[in-house]
This record gives sequence, structure tokens and C-alpha cells, in this order.
Amino acid sequence: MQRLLGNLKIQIPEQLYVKDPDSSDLGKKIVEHSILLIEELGFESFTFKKLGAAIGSPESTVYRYFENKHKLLLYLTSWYWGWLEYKVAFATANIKSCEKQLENSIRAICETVKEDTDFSHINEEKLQKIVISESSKAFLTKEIDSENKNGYFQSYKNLVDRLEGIISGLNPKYPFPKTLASTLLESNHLQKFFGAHIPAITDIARSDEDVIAFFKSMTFSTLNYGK
Amino acid sequence: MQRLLGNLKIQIPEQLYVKDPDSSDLGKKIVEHSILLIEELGFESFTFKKLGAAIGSPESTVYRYFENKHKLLLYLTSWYWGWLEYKVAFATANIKSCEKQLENSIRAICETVKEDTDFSHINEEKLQKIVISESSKAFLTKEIDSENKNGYFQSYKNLVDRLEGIISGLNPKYPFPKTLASTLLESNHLQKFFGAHIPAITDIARSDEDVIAFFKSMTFSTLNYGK
DNA sequence: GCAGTTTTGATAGTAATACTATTATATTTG
DNA sequence: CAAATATAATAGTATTACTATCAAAACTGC
Repeated sequence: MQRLLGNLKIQIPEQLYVKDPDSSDLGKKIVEHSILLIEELGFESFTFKKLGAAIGSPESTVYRYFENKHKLLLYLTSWYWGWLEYKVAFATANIKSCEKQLENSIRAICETVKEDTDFSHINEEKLQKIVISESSKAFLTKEIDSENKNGYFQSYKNLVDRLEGIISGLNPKYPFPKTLASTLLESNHLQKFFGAHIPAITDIARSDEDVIAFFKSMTFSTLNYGK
Repeated sequence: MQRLLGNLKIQIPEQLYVKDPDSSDLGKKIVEHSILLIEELGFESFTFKKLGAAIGSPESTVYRYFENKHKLLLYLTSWYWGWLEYKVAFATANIKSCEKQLENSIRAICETVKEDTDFSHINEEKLQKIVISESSKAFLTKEIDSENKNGYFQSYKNLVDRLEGIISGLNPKYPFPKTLASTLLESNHLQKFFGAHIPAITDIARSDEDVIAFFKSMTFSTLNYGK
């Protein structure tokens, strides 16, 4: 993947933060180290106190940017979905064949980020690991309905919308384009997680190629495209 | 579904409890009310103290049955997987056609439990709701590798194995039977959750028929069975 | 029916978490 | 340079997730 365009900023719903962390160096440091820490400790063991220690600030400072760690997780996952939508948009730009568009999208979704490509404060490789293991905790809560109403999942919806367009482009009569899109996104994470940690319940091994092969075959045959 | 045979007991890995809750009335009461409480409060807000209050015992009593609430969740989800495996086994018994076996399995997986069918201390309807919203939290942890090694996910593996057999019976050359099985199980939960709480990212509405139609079409076309 | 064992209840205590509040000190901006 | 704003330093609180202790109750073997 090409690196992020220098002057492109990924939009995050502003309900997710108290003060935009992108508006100050300290805010960026908070986001940067939250990714490192959550990836290292897991979301359950991650605390604002530890994050404060990591950046040399009291925890009260962190609270001035994020109301709580749940919203911070929503912020990080929203960033990831925004970034992935951008990746998908690039991977399908100027491509006429709907089939090829969908194939490229599947690749973009399933590709494991190898290294921190651009030189921002966001480590995409670690963020992707967080998204794989923790992102579903951001919506599997009792507060889901009010949070959804408040627009906390806008970035995810945008991405699903884009994928829906590509799927429907290939087969306009297919009745479940959104379901297929969200299944693709979520199952990709789950299968990667299973492959790494509960191998007995998956056939996916190391490389991305297994996951891509599975999802390509599933998607194209479901859409009645023998591929 | 027919009710659970009277003298059939669902096996749970004994590493998941300190003392078998099925071995005493108090233990059964703990399990019974944990289901009611987790369903009501969500797993995050559920505590052993509240559970103790619900059954009129101090929290220390709960700890004599379960090490912590994470293991209790693993116990409950294991019970559900065991129960579902049993449901699938019944739904496919004495059926010769592999196609019909798989169709019945998909139905068994996707069917929403309507009411507490058998008269045990387990409310399957509420347990299913818990499994939909909370079960992935049981494996999405930093301790996954050691817990998997310790056999905490045996019930899940058994169920995937059974489904794998059915899938491979229909198409022995299909290279991803386990992946397809676990995708089916997990995506069913996610799509039901999305349908109820984030409808913008799914085409699934109220009834089970949508989910069943989606998964049937996906599964049979992936296995090259135009159904 | 009693001694011994196991189970439960009652109560207390502890370190950590998830915050909120206050005040002082920098830093930025008009 | 004054005023506003951002950050640091520190303290405090209710709740959580346990662990420990001891006494009362209930079952078990003989």
C-alpha cells in the first residue's frame, strides 16, 4: 500500500473525544502510546493510569482527551475503519471490472499490515492487531443502542456502505450485500484470531493467502460468480 | 426442538469450575441466577457480589464454585455449545441426504430460542442472548493461548468438528470446512446482534428466516451446491 | 445419634480501578 | 503584558475483584 497522503486526515466522530487528540502534541502522544499499551497489555489490563505513566503525565490529563477507555477504543477502531475505507477506495479506483474491484477489496481487507508504513503517530501494524482482538468489545455492550444513535459507529457504516456498493455492482440482485460486507469484515478478524490462537477450529494457517482464498471463494460463489 | 432428555447431562471441562455447580442445589442456583443477571446487566456490570445478593449468599460462596467471572462465562458458553451440538446431532440423525443434514444444521444454529423449553435451572432463551452478546469476550483475551492449551474451549471444538463432518460429507474436497463451520457459528451471532442494534450494517431484519436464507445461500453455493 | 467432615454464612480486609476535584504552574494568545 | 487555556501534581471516593478467618449448619459414616 502507498502511504497515507500527507494532508489527508481521517475523520473521527467528534462525540468520541472530549478534546481532539489530533489538535495537540500531547493528544497525539496519548493516541500513540494507547496503541502500544493496549496491544501489549490487552484492553482489559490497559488503564489510563498506566497510559499516563507511559507518557509521563497524570491520568487526569488523559481524561481531558477521552472520557473513558471505552471511548478511546471507539476512537481507535473508528480510525482503523476510516483508514481501511481509504485503502479500499484506492484499491478500487480506476478499475472498471466489478469483479476485479471486489477482489482488490477483499485483498485490502484481509492483508496483514506488515510494518508501520506512514510516519504518523499511529502504528497501523499494532492498531490492526488491536482491531482483530478488541474491536468487537467496542460494540458488544449494553449501551449499544444509545451509542449507535449518537453516531459512534459512523466510520464502520461508511466502510460497509462502500463495500455494499462494490458487491451490488457485481450482482445488483443479491439480497444481502450489507450482511455479506459486515460478515467479511468481522469474519476476517475472527479467522485470523482463530488461526493464531485456536487452530483446531479453522483451516487458516499462517499466511494471508488462506484467508483471502476462503473469502474470495465464499464471496464470488455466493454472488453466483464462479471464480 | 424436543426437550433435553431427562438423564442427559451436558459435559463441561472441569478446569472451568472449582466445584461442579451441578453437584448441589446452591451450585445450580448460582448458574441459574448468573444467567438471569448477566442477561440483565451485561457481562461488564455483572459482579459476584450482585450474584451473591441475588441468591442470598455472600460473594465468597460464589467463589467456591467459580474462580472468577471469566471462568463462569466460559462455563456458560461451554454449556451452550454442548447443548447446540446435541441439537445439531438430533437434527441430523437418521437423515441420509448430506444436503438435508447441512440444511437442518444451519437451522439448528440460527434458530432463536423462543422459550425455556426444558425445566432445568438453565434458561436457554436468556443463555442464547448471552452467547450472542458476550461469548466472544470469553476467547478474545490475552490469556487465550494458555487457556486453549488447558482445554477451556473443548466444547466449541467438538461442535466445530461435528459441523466439519457434515460439510465434508457434502463436499469432501472443499478445503475450508472448519473455517466455514466457525464462520457460520460466529457470524450468526454477529448478524443477529447487528440486526437488533446496528441495522445499518446488515440486511437482516426481525425473523430468523433472513439469517437462515443468507447462510444457506452462502454455504451451499460455496460448496458448489446450487441451492 | 454422635463424631467428624464438608459446606455455607457472616464479616473483614486489601490492592487496584475508574473515576472526580482542587490548586498550582506553565504555555499560548490577543 | 494580561488573560485565558492547558497541563502537572496531588488527593480523594466508591466500586471491584478478590482473599482470609471463623463460626454455624448440614450431611456422612459408623
